[in-house]
Amino acid sequence: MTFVTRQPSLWEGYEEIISSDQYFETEQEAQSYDNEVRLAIQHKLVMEHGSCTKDTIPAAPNSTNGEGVTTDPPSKHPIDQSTFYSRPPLPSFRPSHIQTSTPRTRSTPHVPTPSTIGSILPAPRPPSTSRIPARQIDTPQAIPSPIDTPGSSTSAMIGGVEGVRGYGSGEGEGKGKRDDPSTPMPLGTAIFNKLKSRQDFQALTKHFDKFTKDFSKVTSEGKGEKMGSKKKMKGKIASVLLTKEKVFEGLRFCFPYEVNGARKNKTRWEIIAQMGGQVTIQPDTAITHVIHDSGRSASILANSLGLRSLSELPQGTVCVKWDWVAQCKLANRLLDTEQFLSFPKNSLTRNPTILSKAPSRMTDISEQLRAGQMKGKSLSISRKREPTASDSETQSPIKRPKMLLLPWTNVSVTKSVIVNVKASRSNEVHEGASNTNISNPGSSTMGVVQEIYNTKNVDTEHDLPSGPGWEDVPVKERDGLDEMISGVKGGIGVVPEDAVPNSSNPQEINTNLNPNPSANGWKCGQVNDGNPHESPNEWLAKKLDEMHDLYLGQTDKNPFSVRGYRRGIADRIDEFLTGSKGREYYENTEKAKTVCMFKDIYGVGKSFANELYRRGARTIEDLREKEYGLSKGQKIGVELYSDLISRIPRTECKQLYDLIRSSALDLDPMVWVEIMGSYRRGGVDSGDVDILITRDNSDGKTHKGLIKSLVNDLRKKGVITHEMSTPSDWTALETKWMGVGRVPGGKYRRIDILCIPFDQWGAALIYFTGNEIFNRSLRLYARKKGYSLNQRGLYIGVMRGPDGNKITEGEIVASKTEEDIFKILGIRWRHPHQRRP
DNA sequence: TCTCAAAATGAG
DNA sequence: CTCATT
DNA sequence: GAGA
Ligand SMILES: Cc1cn([C@H]2C[C@H](O)[C@@H](COP(=O)(O)OP(=O)(O)OP(=O)(O)O)O2)c(=O)[nH]c1=O
Ligand SMILES: [Mg+2]
Repeated sequence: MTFVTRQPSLWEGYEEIISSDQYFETEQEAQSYDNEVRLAIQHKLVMEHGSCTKDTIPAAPNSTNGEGVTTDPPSKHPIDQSTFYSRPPLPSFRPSHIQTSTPRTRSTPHVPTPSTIGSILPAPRPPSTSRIPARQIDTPQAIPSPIDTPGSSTSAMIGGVEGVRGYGSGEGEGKGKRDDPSTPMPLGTAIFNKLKSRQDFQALTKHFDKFTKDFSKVTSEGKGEKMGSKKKMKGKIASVLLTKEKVFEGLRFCFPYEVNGARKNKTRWEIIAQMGGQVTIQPDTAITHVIHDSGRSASILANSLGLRSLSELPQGTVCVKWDWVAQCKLANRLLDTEQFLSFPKNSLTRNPTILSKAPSRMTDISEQLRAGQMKGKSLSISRKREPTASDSETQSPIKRPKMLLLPWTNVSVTKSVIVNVKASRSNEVHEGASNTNISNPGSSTMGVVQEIYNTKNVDTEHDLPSGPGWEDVPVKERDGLDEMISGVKGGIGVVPEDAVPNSSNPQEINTNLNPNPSANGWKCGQVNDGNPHESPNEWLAKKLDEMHDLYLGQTDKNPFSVRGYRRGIADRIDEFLTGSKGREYYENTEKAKTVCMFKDIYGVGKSFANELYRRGARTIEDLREKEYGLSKGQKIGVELYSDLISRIPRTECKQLYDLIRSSALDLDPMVWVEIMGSYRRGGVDSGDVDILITRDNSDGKTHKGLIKSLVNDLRKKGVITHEMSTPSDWTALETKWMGVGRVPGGKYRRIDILCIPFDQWGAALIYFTGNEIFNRSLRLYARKKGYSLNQRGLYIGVMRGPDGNKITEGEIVASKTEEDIFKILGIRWRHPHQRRP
């Protein structure tokens, strides 16, 4: 006899799960997990260009917060997640607690019998080191060089050799003699030789040699066309070579010595070579460009080039940021370097002077001054201001204001700023009545077919505040879980240092989510300065947000090149204090704003946003009127821009959900349909509607093909209006549909529908519930334990290659229920509302 | 000084 | 493959 | 950019 379960009602029962001691991580685990959360957050923030967008561009007409997001409730502290993840063990905790407070623990979400788990996975914590072979076997450092004469070829001549165009005139840093690229003379050999002795430098040359060898091989092979299917990488390079113009033909790029430079720059070498440029790691008399992403002063740069000063470079040599190359590649033509100079000529704030340490400093400067006046551009030194004195890193009268602010510019400040940015997008709320637990599939002991939904989930909407004043809405009541958690917390004595004393809701304490902005000070305000006024910080935060834009707005590929995010912030504080009137600042901000706005278009990312700007687009209207080569989805994004940019009130999410669910149930009464994402986490509003669909397959039937009919039905009803991305296989068990729909007559809303095999319900719940940070944290945590977690399940034995490709599938150890997965990971199950670190 | 940073899908 | 997105 |  088989039980096919209808979608179980969400309701109480997670008390039981959470009550079991085994769901509580040890302190070590907690701390470890906490670390993952922090890492993920940091990483996310670095990468998240979008964090700036809402803050810097004017709110959309229908945006709920016209006054800018930074004034929104800063709902949490940087450490809030740590406090509920890093709770110490709970020795005093007894299930009896729950029993008394919540007597109805008997039934629900059936915790699956551990037997299955145990058989598959004997130890909850397998020794990852022994079971998982080393990954990343192919890091550059590990590649044995085929060439055993390090230093024999520190420069490579790749690509056609033409006359150097336009170089040798008064542009750029260099003042030295320029030679034909075919006969370059090494520069600065004395110091350079010193570098050569260093181990890592040898590694660099080694890999540079390998690179040159590989590449020349590729080019010759590539001419022959038809790559063997084996060498994809090389095939790609070759094909690019054949198709792309040689934008950099005749140019010669020098990559200054860097720590770990080989690994960092390998792909860059390849790119330049692909574009017809030459690459060298030793400056010589033929180089035309030095790739130098700002960060080090000119003197240090010179040093790493083995020069006493940059003026020794060939005349006209330009120090450019990598972004220039990236943009050239994107545009497939040479762009003006002016916006990409390593040492912007007009910067009032940087201190790019070729400085000090070199004895010939004065002459250097005057020389460069002259050179700069000749052409009036491309000079890296800040010659518009007093070059000698004020630009010293150590002392500068201009920087006095900065000193005042410096107490804020430490980690705490940046973090608090970051958190503010984050908090501004996170307006989920805790509901007192938490009935959003979704049961597990296959828990046939639940036998009873429960009524589709009890209304408690809906009831909570009444508690959901609708506007900015939501902090005034008292959370109605604490349920058993709240009581238990806060009790545990109090009993253990873990009171988060940022707990909000005046919070009326104990749950807030235990989650550290403080819905009351006035009670929620900035981290830096609390820790650093004892300055209770948050307005300066707020103001600073805004400014820094804008600058964060500017900083990340460029298409620098490597997301981890946070290079001096901190430093960057400090500098930019300085920048906007001292040089906010500067033309460059304005221009950059203007560009960043526009780019951010474009990036808000669905389907437009930072790459295309930059490209649009480059092509001259400045407003959304531009995109509507002229042709910019938008893709299908992007056109929808432009068309519905104002609707899609706004958030969806919870009630409307529910309406859409109900429409979708009823349509689905009409097609098959046994399907499970659940609304996920920020809604499940209790958000007051959502950016989109995330729907998860599956079906109990115990009777041999599945939801295969349902998505097609569902979409069709909904389209007929006028609920679904646009499709952006459709399943690769409509008949698969696992399908993802993304598009746009609306409550008929209402605004257009983004809708994601994910169908999944029944036995992946748990993993999919975790994935689709999020939030993003939570997922990444959990996945990182899993990875550190030797597992791999994805939307399908928790795996062990997954091996990945150097590029992150999966080499081994591994074996699945859990996927059916959330609890399975949390349990194996040794982490307690968390209520969706708690999954928003 | 080296290593790691989540993991996946779909469009083009 | 890159880009955008979840 | 933080930790081994
Ligand atoms: C964006 C993103 C989402 N997810 C998961 C977690 C999310 O909760 C879930 C749905 O994604 P989203 O709908 O993008 O995010 P959300 O629902 O949490 O928030 P909102 O819609 O209000 O903006 O997908 C990831 O795993 N990685 C990601 O990068
Ligand atoms: Mg969502």
